[in-house]
Order: sequence, then C-alpha cells, then structure tokens
Amino acid sequence: MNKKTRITRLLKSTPDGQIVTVKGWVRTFRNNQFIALNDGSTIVNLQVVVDRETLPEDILKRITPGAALIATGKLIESQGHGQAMELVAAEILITGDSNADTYPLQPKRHSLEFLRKNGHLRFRTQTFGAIFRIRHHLAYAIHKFFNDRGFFYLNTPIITGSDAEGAGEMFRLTTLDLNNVPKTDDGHVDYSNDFFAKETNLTVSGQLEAELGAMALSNVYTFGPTFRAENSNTTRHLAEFWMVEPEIAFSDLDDDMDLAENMLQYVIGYVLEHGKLDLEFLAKRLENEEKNKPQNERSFPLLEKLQGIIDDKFERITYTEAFNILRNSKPNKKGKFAYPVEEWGMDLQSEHERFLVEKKFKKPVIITDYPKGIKAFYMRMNDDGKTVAAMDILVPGIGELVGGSQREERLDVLHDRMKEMNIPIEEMQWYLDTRVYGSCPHAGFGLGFERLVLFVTGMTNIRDVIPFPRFPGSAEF
RNA sequence: GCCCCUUUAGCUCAGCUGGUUAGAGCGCCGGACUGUUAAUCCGUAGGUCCAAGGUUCAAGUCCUUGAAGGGGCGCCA
Repeated sequence: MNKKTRITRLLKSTPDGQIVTVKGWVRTFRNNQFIALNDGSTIVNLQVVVDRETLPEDILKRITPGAALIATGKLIESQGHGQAMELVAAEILITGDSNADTYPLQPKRHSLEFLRKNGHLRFRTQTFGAIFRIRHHLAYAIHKFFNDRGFFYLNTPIITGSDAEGAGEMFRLTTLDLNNVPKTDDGHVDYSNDFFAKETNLTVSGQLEAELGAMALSNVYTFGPTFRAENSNTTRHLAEFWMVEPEIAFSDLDDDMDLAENMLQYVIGYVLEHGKLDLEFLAKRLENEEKNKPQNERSFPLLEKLQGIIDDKFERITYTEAFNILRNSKPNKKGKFAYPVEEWGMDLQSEHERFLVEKKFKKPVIITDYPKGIKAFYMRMNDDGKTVAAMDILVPGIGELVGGSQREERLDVLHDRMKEMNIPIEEMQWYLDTRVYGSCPHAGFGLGFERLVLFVTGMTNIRDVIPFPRFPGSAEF
C-alpha cells in the first residue's frame, strides 16, 4: 500500500513518461475522460486521463465525485491548458464508491452553513482543505519559532484542580452519579468520593502553571486545548479552543510585546512561504465573496494584509492614549458609538477597538497599561498605582488576538491584589511560592490559535477554522 | 444572555400591493460527445413552501408562538 506518490511531490517533478501511482478522491469527472483527482497533499488536483475505449464500462460508471481510487500510469506533459502535467491511466482501481445521488458535495459552490452541517465531509472541499493545511503550517511554525529561540514546550494540565484562574466559566469534571449526587451535612456536593477527591474542571488557561515552569526553565510555552463554558454566541468564540501561552523569566512588558510581535511576523512569514497556493486560493475566495459588498465594507486583500504584518511595526499605545484618541474621535463626538467614551477606566468595546485598528491606524495595535480595575490579579502594578503592565494586540477583523502582561513578581503587592479581588490565597500557595522563593520579573501572553487561523485565512467564522467546533448547544462527533 | 435577519426542489435562490396548476440555475437520472477545466448540448423526474395555531371567500405571501440557521452585541483568546 505504500507505493504511491503524493500529488504535491509530483508537481515538483518533470513529467517525462515515468510510471507513477497516485491515490486520492475524485473531485470531478469531465467528458467521461478527465478525472480531477485530489489527495489532500495540495489544493491542486492531478488530471488523470482515462481511455474510455479500453477502460471497462463498469469502472467508468463508478468514477463519481467523492469516489476513492488508485490510478497508475504514465506522467506526461499535459496536452490541455489548465495544468502542467497529467497522468495517463493504464489502470484504475476503485477502493471506495461514492453514490452520486446521495453524496452531498456537488462540483459547485456550497455555502459555509451547508458545509458546517456536513462537517464530516467538508474536509473534502477546496476551501476546508486549504484552511486545515494552513492551520497545520501555523501550528508547526509556532513550535519552530519557540524551539529556535530556546523555549521549552511545557504541557500544563487539561484537568485542573485550580479554580482561581479567573478567565471565565469552567466545565466541571466528575465521575459522581449525577442522578444521585452525594452531599455533605451542610448541603454542598461531597467531592471526597469523586475521582480526584476534590472539585476539578477543564482548564481555562495554562498560564499559572506555565509561570511555575518559567521560574526554572526561563523560557517556556504551552500549546494546548483550553475550555470556556461561557454562553458566547459569536463568530470569534469557541467552548474548546487551542491556546499558545509563552512565559519568559527576567523579562518585562517590552520584552513580552517584542516576543509577541516577532512571533506573529515569523509565523505569518512562514505560511506565506509554505502555504502559498492555499493562501492564494483563500485570497481569491475572499475577493469573490466581497465583490457584492460596497467598497467601504470590503476588507483588505488577504495577501497584502499578511505582507503588511511582516513589513510594518505594530502600533504601540497606552490605554490612556487610546482613550483620548477615542474620546476626541469623530464617531464619539457625533454619538455614533453605542458605548460613548467618557470616563477613564471603562473597558474598550469592540466598536472602539475596530475604530483604532481599522480606521485610525490601519494595522495591528498593541494597547498597554490598562486600568487595574478591568484586568486580572496577576498583572504587575505600575508605579502610578492606577494601571497595570498589560498588553492586548488588536488586529483588523478579529479584535483581540493576543492578551498578555508582565506578571506581578512582588509578593506583598500580589498578596494585596489577591485580597482585593477575592482570590482564595490559601489554595494558591503553590503559585505564591514562585514569589516567596527566588522571584524575578517575568511576563507572558496568550494567543488564541483559532483567531490566528481566522486572521491568516481571511475566514470570518471561527467555527470554520477548527476541525470539530464546540459551541453552546453543539458538540458533534 | 440581549437585538436583528433568514427558513420555498438535493444545493444556491426568485416568487410583486394575499388571487388559477409554485419557478430558475446547478446537481441527480437518461441520452449525445475523444482535450475537458465547477465541460458542453438535449430530455425526464424531483416540492409537507420549517412547525403549530390564527386572520381571510382565498395564505408560500399577513399575524402569534415555537424550532433551526446566520449576523451583531456582551463575556474573552
């Protein structure tokens, strides 16, 4: 079964009549003669030419969209115009038929909604093939980026016994009989007989554990599944998503921003090089999609947008600067914002982020030094006593792509902050110990991997860039 | 969780101020075709107009409720 050549490799060879075997799925069959065969290795189909004089009638009838087959024959320069080479089949072996009457995918454009409903087959379309190849390249590039810079890949727990991460609603995990939940005398759930003998959840972030690693290995990163039980119904949220969380010791917020910016530029450069054909396809797709939109609603052409990320430095402004820009902006003065910008300390809404990124600066913007009231307990207090050393990277079309901060390394300050925000200090001693023993300035950030894939592919719904999306009311497969 | 929109053939959609037998393109099926590129040409079949209730002489079309899907907002990555 191993004697096959993947189409991506064939395309790099010179066709001179060599005998090759390809294995893949039929996309279309034209003129009873031309099979467009795709094996998933590339978006490009290989044209397999069959001789209908010699090919048995029953085989000919079974070459239908979606059918799996093995074709062996000579690879020659194509006599047609649409492709450089083609395979003249001497032998066709169909390994799996596909009933054309019931196969949902037709050789035509389908809506993303329809393909979402047929999620088990959408991998076989050009669009989703491209998306998931790009997703792979991005994941690989992230590992490569960190590895090449001396970072260690640290696996933080998926099942967590810590409920103080404060990043959102958690999924509870238990083996208790839900029809007969044991209770303690005071009426609470008795976890003493549960699998872990305590309350456990699916992780919402590996950051706190990553900090433990960074305080010994210096530079670490996590890249794993993350879960949020929020009832979020948007095109940018999932209940199960993948997050990248580097953590760097002896570093401050500037180092953190540099790391994030360099990483984004590196991985986007990597896909521009290694996922060129897929990106070109997605770019054309986006262009067609937006043909009917009025000019001012169209997004920037995909490839130029990605090249711009590499060529341009990100804009860096403080929350206070952003606040002033927004307060004095035209839409704010004309009352166009649903949330007027009036009081320092307010959280920035989507409409504000979009104004800054898409109208004002027209490139990624890093906003730093947020008011302490709207940020997490572990972020380092600035000298003004009002803001923390936090940073969010906002990008066009997505909004928040990265959220990070310098961590509070001073035990007394951290202690006070935790008290202030009602974080259970007793349960967090393991975390505080990093500040008790050999504390140092350190920083890190979280990158929503699917949001990165959204940004790079130009797709607009996050459910289309993860193979098996989980969201409120839906956990198919 | 809140707001808006959509639901008509396998898919993508049209269907006017309510009025005869609900249409198109593509797909499927049948036929033609040896250089096609989502092939092309000819032909046939294919409908619980999302569901329930209501208004009306008459409802795909109007109203109410519900379901499913999409978009926006909030929560965030």
